[in-house]
Amino acid sequence: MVFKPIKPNPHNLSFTSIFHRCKSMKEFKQSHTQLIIRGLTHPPPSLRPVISFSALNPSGDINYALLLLFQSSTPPAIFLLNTVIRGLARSSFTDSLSSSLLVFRHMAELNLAPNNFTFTFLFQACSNSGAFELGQQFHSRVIKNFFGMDVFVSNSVIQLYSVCGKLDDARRVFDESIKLDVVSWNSMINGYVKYGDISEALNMFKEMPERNDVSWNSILGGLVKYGCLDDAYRVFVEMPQRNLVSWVVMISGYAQNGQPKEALALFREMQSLAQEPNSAILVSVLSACSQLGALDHGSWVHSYIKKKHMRMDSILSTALIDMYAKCGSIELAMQVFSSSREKDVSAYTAAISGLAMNGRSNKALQLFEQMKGEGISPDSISYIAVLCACSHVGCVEKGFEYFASMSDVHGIRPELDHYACMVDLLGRAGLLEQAESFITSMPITPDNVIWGALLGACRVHGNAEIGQRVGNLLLKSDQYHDGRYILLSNIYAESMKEKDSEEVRKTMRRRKIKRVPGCSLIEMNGVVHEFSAGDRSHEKVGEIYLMWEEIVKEIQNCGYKAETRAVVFDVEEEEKEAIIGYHSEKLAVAFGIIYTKPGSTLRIVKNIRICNDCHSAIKLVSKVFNRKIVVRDRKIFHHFEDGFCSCMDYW
DNA sequence: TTAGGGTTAG
Repeated sequence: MVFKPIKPNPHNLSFTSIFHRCKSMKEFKQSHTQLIIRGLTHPPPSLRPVISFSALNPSGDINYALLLLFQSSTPPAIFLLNTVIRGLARSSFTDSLSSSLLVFRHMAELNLAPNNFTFTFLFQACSNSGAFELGQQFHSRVIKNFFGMDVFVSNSVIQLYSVCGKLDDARRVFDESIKLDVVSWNSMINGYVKYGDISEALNMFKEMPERNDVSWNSILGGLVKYGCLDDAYRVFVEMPQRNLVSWVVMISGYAQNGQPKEALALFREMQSLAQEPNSAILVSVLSACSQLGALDHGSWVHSYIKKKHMRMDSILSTALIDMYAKCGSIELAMQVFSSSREKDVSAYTAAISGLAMNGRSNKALQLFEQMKGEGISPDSISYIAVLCACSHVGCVEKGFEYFASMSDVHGIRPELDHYACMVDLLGRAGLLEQAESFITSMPITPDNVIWGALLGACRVHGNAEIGQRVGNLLLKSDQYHDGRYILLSNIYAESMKEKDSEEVRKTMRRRKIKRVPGCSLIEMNGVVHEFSAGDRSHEKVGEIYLMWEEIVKEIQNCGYKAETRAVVFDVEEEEKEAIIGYHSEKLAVAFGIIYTKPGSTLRIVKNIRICNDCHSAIKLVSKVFNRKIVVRDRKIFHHFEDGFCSCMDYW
């Protein structure tokens, strides 16, 4: 190992200033080593900046700070001990609270009395670990020592009690405080927002003597959290000034509430105001791109990150992996995954589910094993991803092994979503009776999603008997869900029970249930084009329809025959063909074939699942026109190439 | 010194 020598010191710089010049932990450790080599072990003035940097800097190392603190030959000052507790409180290190307690006890061993700073940081450490009772003990010490007079201390107590959901306790401290400031008010408001009392939060917001950016952002965050996006936007517009956090809250609010187009529009507005986005904003923009399947926008964000040399933390790389995977570019997703240095359980999960939804479930299962091999424990979400992968490749036995290992090996209790994956696994494999008895023997009450998974499987395997039982159950318990009616009606239609099929449609009409119209998106040169079935609103409508008719002629020569069983039974055969013949994905394919270079890949995003007819038509289009066509439906990707689909006709 | 923001599944 070669150490960089400390440069000659023409200006007689102290060691302290040498440490100040270091830019990274590596440089720090090198300079520190030099000190030890020169026999100048731990002179207190130079120890201080190393510990502070290691404890507080985002690229520091809190464990190194602890090591230096406890190995110090000269007793550290109270300031330094406080700094380390402060660093521990803000770190995400799992043992940070117990380490804070060690430092606190070390203080007593050194006969140093804790001060108001010490307690502020200790309360912060308790807040971050949700350690309400420990915090209460410190609170009694604070009251005895009159540290509660300090507004920083009382604010950190209010913060602790509100994040733990003890709003009455927090309010008591707030009401009894001699001095309140804007931070005290904000902590109370955040507590109310966090635990769902938005009206009390709004009351306090109105009563506040002064408001800064944080108070506005808290209210904005509260409205977004409870899905009141329109109210939130009104606040966003009215705010006296918006900072970066306001933009993050609003853009992420749209992205998380299924309004990705609004998220992108707001991001464009932000750019037009020459505001530089930070990593949190880009994460939300990437999530919006994922939802829209907007690869062009998403890759632009990726190049922006590279151009600005932004730090690739695990959240940002997870968002990138997810974006590429959900835009059907699984190769690029895996490139980001391989090159990212910080691979945590979320990055793995994004990659695993990305592989599974892109028809590479065996790879997904391998990656899950690799993750465990790296010593990263799977969490509840990664189990959903791996169970889905099992389901796509029909690995029933393996799926049950994983399901058992959740609680046996990792102590994770399976939730409804995991049971739904298991029902899907059995159902897809055609084991419908087993799936039904699995549901009835579940230790928790099955919900509509679980019965829905079984109904979907009955459709795939054409089982009208179980389908009828489950479908009628769902039509009672999930009356407003359009998909249940359509599935059941199609199950009947496909097993030639035309009367029953029509009866379901009638019930649907009687109950005034509107069917969510299918639509397909295709992005071209940064513009998203949207089509619905039989849509005539696109400006190039004439060309598009002509092209599809041409395409049909071509693929008919290769054996294409329109499949019309699963459509409304009260229309004539010809009309059925007309309805199904211009499904939104077909129009998007025709548009793509006209306006893209021969041989280039078409990427289409659909809001509902693809139907049998479109699936077989697009398979042939990929062969006849020599195009890769990627269709993302509600659940998975279909990579069509040379007459085949990555889903192996199983979806 | 104390308060507000981001990802993965279904």
